[in-house]
Amino acid sequence: MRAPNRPSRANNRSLELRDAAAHLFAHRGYDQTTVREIAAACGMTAGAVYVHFGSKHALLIAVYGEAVTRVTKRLAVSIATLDCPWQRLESAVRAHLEAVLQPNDYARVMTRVLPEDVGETRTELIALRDRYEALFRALITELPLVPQTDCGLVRLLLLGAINWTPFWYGHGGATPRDIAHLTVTLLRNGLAQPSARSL
Amino acid sequence: MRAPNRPSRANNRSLELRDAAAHLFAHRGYDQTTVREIAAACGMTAGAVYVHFGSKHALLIAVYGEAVTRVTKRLAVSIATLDCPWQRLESAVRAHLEAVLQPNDYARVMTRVLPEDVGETRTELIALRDRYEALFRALITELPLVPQTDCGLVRLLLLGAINWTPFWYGHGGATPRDIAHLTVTLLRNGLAQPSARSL
DNA sequence: ACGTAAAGTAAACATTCGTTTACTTAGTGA
DNA sequence: TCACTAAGTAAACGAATGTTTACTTTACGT
Repeated sequence: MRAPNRPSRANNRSLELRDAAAHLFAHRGYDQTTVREIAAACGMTAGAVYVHFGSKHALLIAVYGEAVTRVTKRLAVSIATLDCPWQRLESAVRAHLEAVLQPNDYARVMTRVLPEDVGETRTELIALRDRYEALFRALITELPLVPQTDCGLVRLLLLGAINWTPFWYGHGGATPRDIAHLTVTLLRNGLAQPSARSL
Repeated sequence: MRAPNRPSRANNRSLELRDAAAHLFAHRGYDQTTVREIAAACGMTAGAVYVHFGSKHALLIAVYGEAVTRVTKRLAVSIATLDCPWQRLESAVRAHLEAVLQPNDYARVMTRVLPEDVGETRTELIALRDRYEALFRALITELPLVPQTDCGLVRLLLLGAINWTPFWYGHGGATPRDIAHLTVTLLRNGLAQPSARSL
Protein backbone atom coordinates (compact mmCIF):
# COMPACT_ATOMS: atom_id res chain seq x y z
CA MET A 1 0.00 0.00 0.00
CA ARG A 2 1.12 3.51 -0.77
CA ALA A 3 2.38 5.60 2.13
CA PRO A 4 -0.02 8.38 3.13
CA ASN A 5 2.58 11.01 2.33
CA ARG A 6 2.30 12.19 -1.23
CA PRO A 7 3.88 10.27 -4.08
CA SER A 8 7.51 10.60 -3.13
CA ARG A 9 9.12 10.92 -6.51
CA ALA A 10 6.53 13.39 -7.69
CA ASN A 11 8.40 16.62 -8.34
CA ASN A 12 4.96 17.84 -9.05
CA ARG A 13 5.09 18.67 -12.68
CA SER A 14 1.37 19.33 -12.38
CA LEU A 15 2.17 22.62 -10.73
CA GLU A 16 4.74 23.37 -13.37
CA LEU A 17 2.13 22.74 -16.02
CA ARG A 18 -0.42 24.89 -14.23
CA ASP A 19 2.06 27.75 -14.00
CA ALA A 20 2.90 27.50 -17.67
CA ALA A 21 -0.79 27.47 -18.54
CA ALA A 22 -1.38 30.51 -16.36
CA HIS A 23 1.40 32.37 -18.12
CA LEU A 24 0.09 31.59 -21.59
CA PHE A 25 -3.58 32.14 -20.77
CA ALA A 26 -2.70 35.49 -19.22
CA HIS A 27 -0.67 36.70 -22.17
CA ARG A 28 -2.47 35.24 -25.16
CA GLY A 29 -5.93 34.26 -23.97
CA TYR A 30 -7.46 30.82 -23.62
CA ASP A 31 -8.45 30.15 -27.20
CA GLN A 32 -5.17 31.33 -28.63
CA THR A 33 -3.18 29.04 -26.36
CA THR A 34 -2.67 25.45 -27.47
CA VAL A 35 -2.07 22.41 -25.31
CA ARG A 36 1.12 21.80 -27.26
CA GLU A 37 2.44 25.23 -26.29
CA ILE A 38 1.74 24.61 -22.63
CA ALA A 39 3.47 21.25 -22.80
CA ALA A 40 6.44 22.69 -24.69
CA ALA A 41 6.86 25.39 -22.04
CA CYS A 42 7.55 22.55 -19.60
CA GLY A 43 9.70 20.63 -22.03
CA MET A 44 7.03 18.01 -22.41
CA THR A 45 4.83 16.54 -25.09
CA ALA A 46 1.17 17.35 -25.50
CA GLY A 47 0.17 13.86 -24.53
CA ALA A 48 1.88 14.14 -21.17
CA VAL A 49 -0.43 16.96 -20.19
CA TYR A 50 -3.28 14.48 -20.02
CA VAL A 51 -1.46 12.49 -17.36
CA HIS A 52 -2.02 15.45 -15.03
CA PHE A 53 -5.16 17.10 -16.33
CA GLY A 54 -8.13 15.48 -17.99
CA SER A 55 -8.63 18.25 -20.49
CA LYS A 56 -7.65 21.76 -21.45
CA HIS A 57 -10.77 23.00 -19.67
CA ALA A 58 -9.67 21.30 -16.45
CA LEU A 59 -6.37 23.12 -16.76
CA LEU A 60 -8.19 26.42 -17.06
CA ILE A 61 -10.29 25.69 -14.01
CA ALA A 62 -7.19 24.83 -12.02
CA VAL A 63 -5.55 28.10 -13.04
CA TYR A 64 -8.66 30.15 -12.36
CA GLY A 65 -9.20 28.53 -8.98
CA GLU A 66 -5.63 29.14 -7.92
CA ALA A 67 -5.93 32.73 -9.11
CA VAL A 68 -8.97 33.34 -6.94
CA THR A 69 -7.30 31.71 -3.97
CA ARG A 70 -4.15 33.81 -4.28
CA VAL A 71 -5.88 37.12 -4.84
CA THR A 72 -8.30 36.42 -2.03
CA LYS A 73 -5.46 35.72 0.37
CA ARG A 74 -3.60 38.84 -0.68
CA LEU A 75 -6.68 40.95 -0.28
CA ALA A 76 -7.47 39.57 3.17
CA VAL A 77 -3.98 40.39 4.40
CA SER A 78 -4.10 43.92 3.03
CA ILE A 79 -7.23 44.88 4.96
CA ALA A 80 -6.66 42.87 8.12
CA THR A 81 -5.25 45.70 10.24
CA LEU A 82 -7.49 48.50 8.99
CA ASP A 83 -10.67 49.77 10.63
CA CYS A 84 -11.91 52.70 8.57
CA PRO A 85 -14.25 51.32 5.89
CA TRP A 86 -12.91 53.72 3.28
CA GLN A 87 -9.33 52.78 4.02
CA ARG A 88 -10.26 49.12 3.90
CA LEU A 89 -11.82 49.52 0.48
CA GLU A 90 -8.92 51.54 -0.86
CA SER A 91 -6.47 48.97 0.39
CA ALA A 92 -8.49 46.17 -1.17
CA VAL A 93 -8.69 47.96 -4.50
CA ARG A 94 -4.98 48.58 -4.38
CA ALA A 95 -4.25 44.95 -3.58
CA HIS A 96 -6.49 43.84 -6.41
CA LEU A 97 -4.84 46.21 -8.84
CA GLU A 98 -1.35 45.21 -7.81
CA ALA A 99 -2.28 41.60 -8.37
CA VAL A 100 -3.91 42.25 -11.72
CA LEU A 101 -1.45 44.76 -13.10
CA GLN A 102 1.91 43.48 -12.05
CA PRO A 103 3.12 40.71 -14.33
CA ASN A 104 1.18 38.27 -12.22
CA ASP A 105 -0.02 35.53 -14.48
CA TYR A 106 -2.66 34.05 -12.21
CA ALA A 107 -4.48 37.22 -11.30
CA ARG A 108 -4.43 38.42 -14.85
CA VAL A 109 -6.22 35.33 -16.04
CA MET A 110 -9.17 36.41 -13.92
CA THR A 111 -9.73 39.47 -16.06
CA ARG A 112 -8.20 38.31 -19.31
CA VAL A 113 -10.21 35.18 -19.96
CA LEU A 114 -13.91 35.85 -19.67
CA PRO A 115 -16.04 33.04 -18.26
CA GLU A 116 -18.51 33.76 -21.01
CA ASP A 117 -16.01 32.70 -23.63
CA VAL A 118 -15.28 29.19 -22.52
CA GLY A 119 -18.65 27.56 -23.00
CA GLU A 120 -18.96 24.47 -20.87
CA THR A 121 -16.62 25.60 -18.14
CA ARG A 122 -18.62 28.80 -17.85
CA THR A 123 -20.55 27.86 -14.75
CA GLU A 124 -17.58 26.81 -12.67
CA LEU A 125 -15.58 29.88 -13.54
CA ILE A 126 -18.45 32.17 -12.69
CA ALA A 127 -18.84 30.45 -9.33
CA LEU A 128 -15.17 31.07 -8.58
CA ARG A 129 -15.38 34.68 -9.64
CA ASP A 130 -18.50 35.27 -7.57
CA ARG A 131 -16.74 33.94 -4.53
CA TYR A 132 -14.12 36.62 -4.97
CA GLU A 133 -16.52 39.43 -5.72
CA ALA A 134 -18.40 38.67 -2.51
CA LEU A 135 -15.42 40.12 -0.67
CA PHE A 136 -16.02 43.46 -2.30
CA ARG A 137 -19.70 43.25 -1.58
CA ALA A 138 -18.84 43.05 2.11
CA LEU A 139 -16.44 45.97 1.94
CA ILE A 140 -18.98 48.14 0.21
CA THR A 141 -21.76 47.21 2.61
CA GLU A 142 -19.58 48.53 5.43
CA LEU A 143 -19.39 51.99 3.85
CA PRO A 144 -21.50 54.85 5.23
CA LEU A 145 -23.15 55.72 1.94
CA VAL A 146 -26.04 58.07 1.35
CA PRO A 147 -29.31 56.26 2.08
CA GLN A 148 -30.97 54.21 -0.63
CA THR A 149 -27.77 53.82 -2.59
CA ASP A 150 -27.82 50.70 -4.74
CA CYS A 151 -24.81 48.94 -3.26
CA GLY A 152 -24.93 46.17 -5.82
CA LEU A 153 -24.69 48.67 -8.63
CA VAL A 154 -21.83 50.47 -6.93
CA ARG A 155 -19.93 47.22 -6.54
CA LEU A 156 -20.38 46.32 -10.18
CA LEU A 157 -19.28 49.73 -11.41
CA LEU A 158 -16.26 49.61 -9.15
CA LEU A 159 -15.24 46.14 -10.25
CA GLY A 160 -15.80 47.08 -13.86
CA ALA A 161 -13.54 50.08 -13.55
CA ILE A 162 -10.72 48.09 -12.02
CA ASN A 163 -11.20 44.97 -14.10
CA TRP A 164 -10.76 47.04 -17.21
CA THR A 165 -7.43 48.49 -16.11
CA PRO A 166 -5.27 45.74 -17.63
CA PHE A 167 -6.34 46.92 -21.06
CA TRP A 168 -4.87 50.37 -20.68
CA TYR A 169 -2.42 50.20 -17.79
CA GLY A 170 1.07 51.37 -18.63
CA HIS A 171 0.11 54.14 -21.05
CA GLY A 172 0.25 56.74 -18.31
CA GLY A 173 2.36 57.13 -15.24
CA ALA A 174 -0.31 56.08 -12.78
CA THR A 175 0.57 53.36 -10.29
CA PRO A 176 -1.84 50.92 -8.65
CA ARG A 177 -1.60 53.13 -5.57
CA ASP A 178 -2.62 56.20 -7.58
CA ILE A 179 -5.48 54.42 -9.25
CA ALA A 180 -6.80 52.98 -6.01
CA HIS A 181 -6.65 56.36 -4.31
CA LEU A 182 -8.41 58.18 -7.11
CA THR A 183 -11.05 55.48 -7.36
CA VAL A 184 -11.99 55.54 -3.72
CA THR A 185 -11.76 59.31 -3.46
CA LEU A 186 -14.09 59.49 -6.40
CA LEU A 187 -16.48 57.09 -4.77
CA ARG A 188 -16.34 58.98 -1.51
CA ASN A 189 -16.39 62.65 -2.40
CA GLY A 190 -16.69 62.90 -6.13
CA LEU A 191 -14.46 65.11 -8.22
CA ALA A 192 -16.58 68.19 -8.83
CA GLN A 193 -15.20 71.52 -7.68
CA PRO A 194 -16.87 72.35 -4.37
CA SER A 195 -18.57 75.36 -5.92
CA ALA A 196 -20.13 73.16 -8.59
CA ARG A 197 -21.62 70.53 -6.27
CA SER A 198 -25.35 70.04 -6.38
CA LEU A 199 -27.96 67.85 -7.93
CA MET B 1 -19.69 51.39 -69.00
CA ARG B 2 -21.39 50.87 -65.67
CA ALA B 3 -23.65 53.65 -64.49
CA PRO B 4 -22.22 55.61 -61.54
CA ASN B 5 -25.11 54.57 -59.35
CA ARG B 6 -24.34 51.40 -57.43
CA PRO B 7 -24.53 47.99 -59.06
CA SER B 8 -28.18 47.79 -59.80
CA ARG B 9 -28.83 44.14 -59.10
CA ALA B 10 -26.76 44.22 -55.98
CA ASN B 11 -29.21 43.81 -53.11
CA ASN B 12 -26.12 44.35 -51.10
CA ARG B 13 -25.63 41.01 -49.51
CA SER B 14 -22.42 42.45 -48.12
CA LEU B 15 -24.44 44.36 -45.58
CA GLU B 16 -26.48 41.29 -44.83
CA LEU B 17 -23.27 39.39 -44.20
CA ARG B 18 -21.90 42.16 -42.02
CA ASP B 19 -25.07 42.20 -39.94
CA ALA B 20 -24.96 38.44 -39.48
CA ALA B 21 -21.32 38.62 -38.48
CA ALA B 22 -22.10 41.38 -35.99
CA HIS B 23 -24.82 39.27 -34.45
CA LEU B 24 -22.62 36.23 -34.05
CA PHE B 25 -19.53 38.10 -32.90
CA ALA B 26 -21.62 39.91 -30.31
CA HIS B 27 -23.22 36.76 -28.93
CA ARG B 28 -20.47 34.19 -29.18
CA GLY B 29 -17.21 36.07 -29.61
CA TYR B 30 -14.90 36.23 -32.59
CA ASP B 31 -13.01 33.00 -32.15
CA GLN B 32 -16.10 30.94 -31.43
CA THR B 33 -17.81 32.14 -34.59
CA THR B 34 -17.05 30.34 -37.83
CA VAL B 35 -17.23 31.69 -41.35
CA ARG B 36 -19.63 28.87 -42.17
CA GLU B 37 -22.03 30.03 -39.46
CA ILE B 38 -21.99 33.58 -40.76
CA ALA B 39 -22.66 32.37 -44.27
CA ALA B 40 -25.42 30.02 -43.14
CA ALA B 41 -27.13 32.88 -41.33
CA CYS B 42 -27.53 34.51 -44.74
CA GLY B 43 -28.48 31.27 -46.46
CA MET B 44 -25.16 31.18 -48.22
CA THR B 45 -22.11 28.98 -48.46
CA ALA B 46 -18.81 29.72 -46.77
CA GLY B 47 -17.12 30.32 -50.09
CA ALA B 48 -19.54 33.08 -51.01
CA VAL B 49 -18.36 35.13 -48.07
CA TYR B 50 -15.04 35.62 -49.81
CA VAL B 51 -16.77 37.28 -52.73
CA HIS B 52 -17.57 40.16 -50.39
CA PHE B 53 -14.81 40.08 -47.81
CA GLY B 54 -11.23 39.03 -48.27
CA SER B 55 -10.99 37.31 -44.92
CA LYS B 56 -12.66 36.74 -41.60
CA HIS B 57 -10.50 39.51 -40.16
CA ALA B 58 -11.76 41.94 -42.78
CA LEU B 59 -15.29 41.07 -41.73
CA LEU B 60 -14.45 41.88 -38.13
CA ILE B 61 -12.95 45.22 -39.09
CA ALA B 62 -16.06 46.07 -41.08
CA VAL B 63 -18.27 45.24 -38.13
CA TYR B 64 -16.11 47.10 -35.66
CA GLY B 65 -15.91 50.16 -37.87
CA GLU B 66 -19.65 50.27 -38.35
CA ALA B 67 -20.12 49.87 -34.61
CA VAL B 68 -17.94 52.87 -33.88
CA THR B 69 -19.71 54.93 -36.52
CA ARG B 70 -23.16 54.12 -35.18
CA VAL B 71 -22.38 54.65 -31.53
CA THR B 72 -20.56 57.86 -32.32
CA LYS B 73 -23.55 59.18 -34.19
CA ARG B 74 -25.95 58.23 -31.44
CA LEU B 75 -23.78 59.85 -28.84
CA ALA B 76 -23.43 63.07 -30.79
CA VAL B 77 -27.20 63.39 -31.11
CA SER B 78 -27.78 62.75 -27.43
CA ILE B 79 -25.60 65.63 -26.28
CA ALA B 80 -26.27 68.08 -29.06
CA THR B 81 -28.87 70.18 -27.23
CA LEU B 82 -27.32 70.11 -23.77
CA ASP B 83 -25.10 72.77 -22.24
CA CYS B 84 -24.30 71.68 -18.69
CA PRO B 85 -21.11 69.59 -18.82
CA TRP B 86 -22.45 67.16 -16.23
CA GLN B 87 -25.68 66.68 -18.11
CA ARG B 88 -23.73 66.20 -21.32
CA LEU B 89 -21.62 63.49 -19.76
CA GLU B 90 -24.59 61.75 -18.22
CA SER B 91 -26.42 61.79 -21.51
CA ALA B 92 -23.38 60.43 -23.29
CA VAL B 93 -22.94 57.64 -20.76
CA ARG B 94 -26.60 56.80 -21.06
CA ALA B 95 -26.42 56.72 -24.85
CA HIS B 96 -23.38 54.51 -24.69
CA LEU B 97 -25.03 52.15 -22.25
CA GLU B 98 -28.23 51.97 -24.24
CA ALA B 99 -26.21 51.07 -27.29
CA VAL B 100 -24.12 48.49 -25.49
CA LEU B 101 -26.83 46.93 -23.35
CA GLN B 102 -29.83 46.76 -25.58
CA PRO B 103 -29.64 43.79 -27.91
CA ASN B 104 -27.61 45.91 -30.27
CA ASP B 105 -25.21 43.65 -32.04
CA TYR B 106 -22.82 46.26 -33.36
CA ALA B 107 -22.23 48.17 -30.18
CA ARG B 108 -21.82 45.01 -28.21
CA VAL B 109 -19.01 43.85 -30.44
CA MET B 110 -17.03 46.88 -29.28
CA THR B 111 -16.88 45.53 -25.75
CA ARG B 112 -17.26 41.83 -26.39
CA VAL B 113 -14.35 41.22 -28.73
CA LEU B 114 -11.17 42.65 -27.35
CA PRO B 115 -8.72 44.11 -29.86
CA GLU B 116 -6.00 42.32 -27.96
CA ASP B 117 -7.44 38.95 -28.88
CA VAL B 118 -7.38 39.18 -32.62
CA GLY B 119 -3.67 39.38 -33.29
CA GLU B 120 -2.98 40.94 -36.65
CA THR B 121 -6.10 43.06 -36.77
CA ARG B 122 -5.21 44.46 -33.38
CA THR B 123 -3.84 47.79 -34.58
CA GLU B 124 -6.77 48.72 -36.75
CA LEU B 125 -9.32 47.88 -34.08
CA ILE B 126 -7.48 49.90 -31.47
CA ALA B 127 -7.39 52.87 -33.81
CA LEU B 128 -11.15 52.65 -34.24
CA ARG B 129 -11.74 52.35 -30.53
CA ASP B 130 -9.48 55.28 -29.76
CA ARG B 131 -11.43 57.44 -32.16
CA TYR B 132 -14.54 56.76 -30.11
CA GLU B 133 -12.93 57.22 -26.73
CA ALA B 134 -11.69 60.62 -27.79
CA LEU B 135 -15.31 61.79 -27.55
CA PHE B 136 -15.33 61.00 -23.86
CA ARG B 137 -12.00 62.68 -23.40
CA ALA B 138 -13.59 65.90 -24.67
CA LEU B 139 -16.62 65.56 -22.42
CA ILE B 140 -14.47 65.01 -19.36
CA THR B 141 -12.19 67.90 -20.19
CA GLU B 142 -15.24 70.17 -20.12
CA LEU B 143 -16.04 69.23 -16.52
CA PRO B 144 -15.21 71.62 -13.66
CA LEU B 145 -13.17 69.13 -11.68
CA VAL B 146 -11.00 69.79 -8.66
CA PRO B 147 -7.61 71.11 -9.80
CA GLN B 148 -4.88 68.66 -10.71
CA THR B 149 -7.29 65.83 -11.35
CA ASP B 150 -5.85 63.29 -13.76
CA CYS B 151 -8.49 63.53 -16.47
CA GLY B 152 -7.00 60.67 -18.43
CA LEU B 153 -7.30 58.38 -15.47
CA VAL B 154 -10.87 59.48 -14.83
CA ARG B 155 -11.79 58.75 -18.41
CA LEU B 156 -10.28 55.28 -18.29
CA LEU B 157 -12.00 54.40 -15.03
CA LEU B 158 -15.30 55.67 -16.36
CA LEU B 159 -15.01 53.74 -19.62
CA GLY B 160 -13.94 50.65 -17.73
CA ALA B 161 -16.96 50.82 -15.48
CA ILE B 162 -19.37 51.14 -18.38
CA ASN B 163 -17.58 48.77 -20.73
CA TRP B 164 -17.85 46.06 -18.12
CA THR B 165 -21.61 46.43 -17.76
CA PRO B 166 -22.51 43.90 -20.47
CA PHE B 167 -21.06 41.17 -18.29
CA TRP B 168 -23.51 41.72 -15.45
CA TYR B 169 -26.39 43.71 -16.89
CA GLY B 170 -29.75 42.14 -16.37
CA HIS B 171 -29.09 40.58 -12.98
CA GLY B 172 -30.59 43.57 -11.20
CA GLY B 173 -33.37 45.95 -12.06
CA ALA B 174 -31.15 48.85 -13.04
CA THR B 175 -31.77 50.47 -16.40
CA PRO B 176 -29.22 52.29 -18.54
CA ARG B 177 -30.77 55.51 -17.25
CA ASP B 178 -30.24 54.42 -13.64
CA ILE B 179 -26.68 53.34 -14.26
CA ALA B 180 -25.79 56.53 -16.10
CA HIS B 181 -27.28 58.66 -13.35
CA LEU B 182 -25.52 56.82 -10.56
CA THR B 183 -22.23 56.87 -12.43
CA VAL B 184 -22.22 60.60 -13.05
CA THR B 185 -23.56 61.41 -9.59
CA LEU B 186 -20.76 59.33 -8.18
CA LEU B 187 -18.21 61.13 -10.31
CA ARG B 188 -19.64 64.50 -9.33
CA ASN B 189 -20.46 64.28 -5.65
CA GLY B 190 -19.39 60.88 -4.44
CA LEU B 191 -21.60 58.68 -2.37
CA ALA B 192 -20.37 59.21 1.17
CA GLN B 193 -22.87 60.44 3.73
CA PRO B 194 -22.34 64.20 4.10
CA SER B 195 -21.28 63.74 7.70
CA ALA B 196 -18.57 61.29 6.64
CA ARG B 197 -16.99 63.46 3.97
CA SER B 198 -13.34 64.36 4.41
CA LEU B 199 -9.94 63.28 3.28
C1' DA C 1 -29.96 37.62 -78.44
C1' DC C 2 -25.57 37.40 -76.57
C1' DG C 3 -21.28 38.06 -74.09
C1' DT C 4 -19.74 39.48 -69.67
C1' DA C 5 -18.94 39.64 -65.03
C1' DA C 6 -20.60 39.45 -60.49
C1' DA C 7 -22.69 36.10 -57.19
C1' DG C 8 -22.96 31.73 -55.53
C1' DT C 9 -22.13 26.57 -55.05
C1' DA C 10 -19.90 22.26 -53.99
C1' DA C 11 -15.97 20.29 -52.87
C1' DA C 12 -11.54 19.95 -51.72
C1' DC C 13 -7.17 21.75 -49.38
C1' DA C 14 -3.98 22.46 -45.91
C1' DT C 15 -3.62 23.28 -41.23
C1' DT C 16 -4.43 23.08 -36.63
C1' DC C 17 -6.16 21.52 -32.37
C1' DG C 18 -7.73 18.60 -28.48
C1' DT C 19 -7.40 14.08 -27.45
C1' DT C 20 -6.28 9.03 -27.62
C1' DT C 21 -3.48 5.01 -28.22
C1' DA C 22 0.40 1.94 -27.97
C1' DC C 23 4.62 1.79 -26.24
C1' DT C 24 8.84 3.00 -23.38
C1' DT C 25 11.20 4.58 -19.23
C1' DA C 26 12.26 4.75 -14.52
C1' DG C 27 11.57 4.89 -9.68
C1' DT C 28 9.36 2.14 -5.67
C1' DG C 29 7.87 -1.33 -2.47
C1' DA C 30 8.07 -6.01 -1.14
C1' DT D 1 15.54 -9.00 -7.92
C1' DC D 2 11.03 -8.35 -9.78
C1' DA D 3 6.42 -6.85 -10.52
C1' DC D 4 3.88 -2.61 -10.41
C1' DT D 5 2.72 1.92 -11.61
C1' DA D 6 3.14 6.82 -12.56
C1' DA D 7 5.33 9.70 -16.11
C1' DG D 8 6.42 10.51 -20.57
C1' DT D 9 6.97 9.88 -25.79
C1' DA D 10 5.79 9.48 -30.61
C1' DA D 11 2.39 9.12 -33.60
C1' DA D 12 -1.93 9.02 -35.16
C1' DC D 13 -7.02 10.23 -35.07
C1' DG D 14 -10.97 12.83 -36.03
C1' DA D 15 -13.09 16.85 -36.27
C1' DA D 16 -13.18 21.68 -37.33
C1' DT D 17 -11.47 25.83 -39.50
C1' DG D 18 -10.14 29.57 -42.86
C1' DT D 19 -9.46 29.66 -47.49
C1' DT D 20 -9.13 28.34 -52.49
C1' DT D 21 -10.52 26.29 -56.81
C1' DA D 22 -13.38 24.96 -60.62
C1' DC D 23 -17.72 25.27 -62.06
C1' DT D 24 -22.58 27.06 -62.46
C1' DT D 25 -26.17 30.51 -62.34
C1' DT D 26 -28.13 34.97 -63.20
C1' DA D 27 -29.00 39.65 -64.32
C1' DC D 28 -27.46 43.38 -66.88
C1' DG D 29 -25.66 46.45 -70.99
C1' DT D 30 -25.37 46.61 -75.76
